[in-house]
Amino acid sequence: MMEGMRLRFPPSPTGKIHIGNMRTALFNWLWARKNKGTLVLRIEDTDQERSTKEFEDIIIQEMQWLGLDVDEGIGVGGEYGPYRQSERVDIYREYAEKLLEEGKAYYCYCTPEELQAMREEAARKGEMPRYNQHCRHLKEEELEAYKKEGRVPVIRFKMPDEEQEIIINDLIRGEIKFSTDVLDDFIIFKSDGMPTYNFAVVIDDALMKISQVIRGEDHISNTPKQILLYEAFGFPVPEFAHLPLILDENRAKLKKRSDSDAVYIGEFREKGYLPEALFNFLSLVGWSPKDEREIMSREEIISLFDISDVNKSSAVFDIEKLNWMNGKYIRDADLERIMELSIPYLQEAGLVGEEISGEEYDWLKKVIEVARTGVDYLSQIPAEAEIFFTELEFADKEKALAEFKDEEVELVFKTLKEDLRNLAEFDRDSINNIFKELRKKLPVKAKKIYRPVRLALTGRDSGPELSDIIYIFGLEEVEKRLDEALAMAK
RNA sequence: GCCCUCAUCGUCUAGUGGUCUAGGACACCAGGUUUUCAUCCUGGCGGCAGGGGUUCAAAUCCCCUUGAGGGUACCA
Repeated sequence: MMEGMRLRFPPSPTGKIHIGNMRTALFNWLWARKNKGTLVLRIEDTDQERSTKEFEDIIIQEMQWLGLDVDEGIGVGGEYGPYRQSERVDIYREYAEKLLEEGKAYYCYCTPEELQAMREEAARKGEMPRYNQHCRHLKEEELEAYKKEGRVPVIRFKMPDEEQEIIINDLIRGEIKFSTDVLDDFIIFKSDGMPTYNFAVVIDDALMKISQVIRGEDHISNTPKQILLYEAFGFPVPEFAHLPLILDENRAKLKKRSDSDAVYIGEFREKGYLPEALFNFLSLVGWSPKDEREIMSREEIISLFDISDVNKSSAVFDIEKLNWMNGKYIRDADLERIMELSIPYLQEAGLVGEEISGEEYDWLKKVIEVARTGVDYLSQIPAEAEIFFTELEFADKEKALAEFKDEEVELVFKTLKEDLRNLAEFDRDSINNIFKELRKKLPVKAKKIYRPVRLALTGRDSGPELSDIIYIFGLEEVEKRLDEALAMAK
């Protein structure tokens, strides 16, 4: 087995995976791919209250959707399993025992209520809330007394007696120093028999031979505790890289606040964002290539990416820019693919049936080709394409009527129909030419040509280019609508 | 409160002591694409948080202030 770089993404299945998590996964993935290393997916489900299998499945599904394949771990297997923390409890217990035996940890019988009281007192005194080590030096009979009371203990890790400086050498931030004075004897095993995060993460990363830990900035303050644990076991300490956080528009940690703001990956997928667009966008939050490229393929990003180039400061999630980028990807993508992805939205809107004939498919292709230029994401396609599917409906009938009553309109419509009928080739360019000619040969202002025609055909005063609309509707439908408009005016 | 992190246009960012009257992108504004919205093209608006140092020279280094964020759990 080669001694390559080993990275991991260890989400906790306590909620749907969102933008922030996924960006962490992405950066781990990028760095693993860049270095031909191994990416491990581990599930941290030690919070029995909130962890569910459903959320775990969502994580896997969304990672696949974004194209972040995993080399080892959940869904893949590997020689360092199991990869679900709830299945590793025996391992954690074994290591906790070791600490207990070596006098580096101890049982604590304090109840949550007692702890809460301690914290409140500390707050009142203006001190940092630290565990007062009440159970650290318990005598045998005191221990027995607690046991008899039926108290279930937790296990705490002993902080060194002497003040000690802990230095993190962060790949992104450089040196970060902590004093053990601000740490307390933290819990490594909960009374429910599960290890705490700080304990399990160290055991797993060490046993799974993780060489680099790339995670969110919110973990910086956990790191000194973890380093102490590594040292207590004599494990080699991995390198750390703490990513800047992704903030919402109010500069607070990104999270779901209302139905309207999308933060979960699934929401973006359902709205019709393209995975490669989200991938590209996410790679650019907190990182950028040396040159001024923005639209980049996966391969380009991998080759340009370097963890040490990652920004230190947190970034606001800019949905406007994502929208622009996604729209660009939609316009540049293969049309057939955009069609396949768009059809479900059209079906859901009731615009297209379950069965699509070959003829309908060809027609749909034209419609989507036109509609895609106006959208940020695919679920907007039905609204954009609606005019091609439904009966004519006026957004403002009075306004349209006034427009049709104009004396020049009849001439315009008549000439247009005639020219269209005489067309040798009914295609966009030819149709466009007709309008050019129309403007030359008719004593009418351009506005008086385009507006009434648009209104007569679509009932709206904005939409795709007229030549596209006429091309898609076809001669018969165009004539019909023009005639109807004229009839209305009479 | 205490600990930690961060600080360039509204937003994402380039910038690692002189080439910076600070570059790009999104958004916004204007013009163009024989003229609708959009797309596309061109141009414009707009920023080094403040104060002290260090230096011939500072967006870049140091200190302070301020601001923002994270942590301070038998959550991860």
